[in-house]
Amino acid sequence: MILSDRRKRITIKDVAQAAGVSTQTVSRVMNKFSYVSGETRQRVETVVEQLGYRPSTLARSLSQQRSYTLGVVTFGLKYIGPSRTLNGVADKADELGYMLLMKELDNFNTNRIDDVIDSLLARQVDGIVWVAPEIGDNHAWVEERMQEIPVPVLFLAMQPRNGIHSVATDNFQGAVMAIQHLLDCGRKKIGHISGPLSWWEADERKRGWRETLDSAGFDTSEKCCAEGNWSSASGEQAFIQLLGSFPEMDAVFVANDQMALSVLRETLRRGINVPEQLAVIGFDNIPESAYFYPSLTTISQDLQLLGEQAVQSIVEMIQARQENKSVVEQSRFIQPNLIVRESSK
Amino acid sequence: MILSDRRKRITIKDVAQAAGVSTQTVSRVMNKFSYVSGETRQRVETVVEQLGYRPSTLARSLSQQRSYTLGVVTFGLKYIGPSRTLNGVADKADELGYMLLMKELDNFNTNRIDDVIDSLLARQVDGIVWVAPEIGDNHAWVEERMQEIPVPVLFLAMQPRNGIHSVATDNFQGAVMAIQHLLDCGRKKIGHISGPLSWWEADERKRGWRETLDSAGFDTSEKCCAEGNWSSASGEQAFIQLLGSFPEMDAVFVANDQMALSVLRETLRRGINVPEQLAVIGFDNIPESAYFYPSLTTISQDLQLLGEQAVQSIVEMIQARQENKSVVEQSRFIQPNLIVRESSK
DNA sequence: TGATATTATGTTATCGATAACATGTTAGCG
DNA sequence: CGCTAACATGTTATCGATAACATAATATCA
Repeated sequence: MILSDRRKRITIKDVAQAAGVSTQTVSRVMNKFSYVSGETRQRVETVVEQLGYRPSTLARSLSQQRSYTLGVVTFGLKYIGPSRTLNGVADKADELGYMLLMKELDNFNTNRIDDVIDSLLARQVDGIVWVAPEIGDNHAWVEERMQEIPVPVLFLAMQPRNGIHSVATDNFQGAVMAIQHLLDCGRKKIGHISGPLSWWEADERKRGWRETLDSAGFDTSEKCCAEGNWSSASGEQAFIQLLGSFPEMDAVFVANDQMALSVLRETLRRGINVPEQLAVIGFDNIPESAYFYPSLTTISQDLQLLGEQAVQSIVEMIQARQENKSVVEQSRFIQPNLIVRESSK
Repeated sequence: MILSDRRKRITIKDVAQAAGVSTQTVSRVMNKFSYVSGETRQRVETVVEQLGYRPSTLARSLSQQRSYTLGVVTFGLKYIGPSRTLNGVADKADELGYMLLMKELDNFNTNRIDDVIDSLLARQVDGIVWVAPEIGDNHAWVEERMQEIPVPVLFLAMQPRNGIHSVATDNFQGAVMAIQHLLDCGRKKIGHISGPLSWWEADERKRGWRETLDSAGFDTSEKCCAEGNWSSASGEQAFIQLLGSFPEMDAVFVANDQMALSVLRETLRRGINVPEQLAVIGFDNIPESAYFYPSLTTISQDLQLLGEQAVQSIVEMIQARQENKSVVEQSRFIQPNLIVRESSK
């Protein structure tokens, strides 16, 4: 039952009065706490039901100095990646009895970051999950500021750092798997269309491409790669550039599926046969990639799981701190998977 | 400056003591409120800066009975639509000085809805934005429960109802525009692949298709349409079915771009020439649709704007209620746009 | 020059809960 | 039968702020 009277909030006092007990007893009943006689409990519960009493979490948070709320800082929610992660975060938080207080960053600027953190702390969040990519030095503040933040913080998709908790997909390993697969298919001239290299994730994927090919003894010089910005539009441009600089290319590893979509379209337009003449492999495994023409081989990363693990971890950190235990900071990686489809057979 | 000591929170009392004034005066300084001498203000501000004092929004919310927080109920965050809307909500909320308290519904079940609303109210949200599609009768609770909810509620993508505020894309009109465009191109046998018809939005799109064709005197019988579930996989199946039941079809209106993607792939596989033999038009204008092969004509709906308007509206409602004015409930529609590309030239 | 505004600041009550402590009752045991 | 432990409940202080009211010192005006 929701509040029965929309004007006045029903408080613990109203219940106490109606049931003829003290507020403390009502509190005990609500929290299933020790030492309430069956009769009293019954009576209070009846009144609670009748009045439609719902305790104010807000007041409880103030009094307990604990809000059962997590701060979530996001960036780029309009893209599918961050929102799938957020979905994982939301589900797990729900499961563990936490709510989410959300703040979306519009762009990166360090002052603003302080404001965001402050506004979360002012609302007594028990912990903060940072669902925003590491771009350039936008995480530089972490090292200096972390000490001052009085609640646990967990970063997603951030380069591991000492003394900081983080969870990320193993982008490097994903790229290695992609290239290894292409090598296994007998490809020898493997190009790369990267994401914006100021992004840590893009850099890692490129590093996986480079190191794997290097150790296999194949070319990874400048002409073999081009840089996009994750968008399909940029993918088209990068591919055209690459066709010019590296025409003998027999496979291309594209840093995300959106850019790979444009690559496939351009092959269709030019009559390049995929996979015979050119194998194409993407990254992310967006649901649509199975329905590209031809269907796209790709590296699947489980962003939902990433979000879930983040919440799991931070809740553990919160509990540990509550019990005054210390938790060893750690960075965890989630392994991606290779999904083989038509574009690389 | 963030909290300088991670152990103890700095409160208004600490500041008052350090500055040698009462807490009330500190409060006045923090809220730029009347009647504080320049000297005192200066002194307090210095102390605030030194100690890194940040007022507890939580305590303020309790005392003012107002939290500057909006409850947001989402469903299907892992899909791009809801998350783009959420992005608009987040941006506008930020601009207007509100934070978001989020709750994701995992599935629809009425008990759970009460819980969700209660948990938001327990945290003193000033208003609630419902970012969840209307499916079947999952909004049936609205009519009976609305009266009991003590804060303004605004629904997105909900069928207009009396006495309820809502904002939605005009799906019907979007479909009309799509069909009108195909008619203008000289098409006469226009099929439809709908979304799941239990969804209000899917139903509206289908209605636009049916009514426009009916009044133009063309066929809209059962064999001319098939139902999908928004996924690319279902789009493929629906298209194959439609090719069987309506082989003379010269155009197809697909209820979203993901399903249209599969339709395009199937035309490539079967050597059906798009748009010469078959024109294809989608709905949503996801960023990738411009990079399909051929690029997809579609109806663009601005979900970001939808979210922004929702927040704008609800904040107005909150303010009106604060001033004890009443606001007339209204349902607003946002008009979509036709984007013509290769698939329908 | 006394009355009234205006400015400046402090005191007390309050928001809605829980924590810590206090007190009274009943039951079990030697 | 008296003493202690377990049970049951109430009282007071507290979380961190603001609202409402009170008071004191100036400034303004008739």
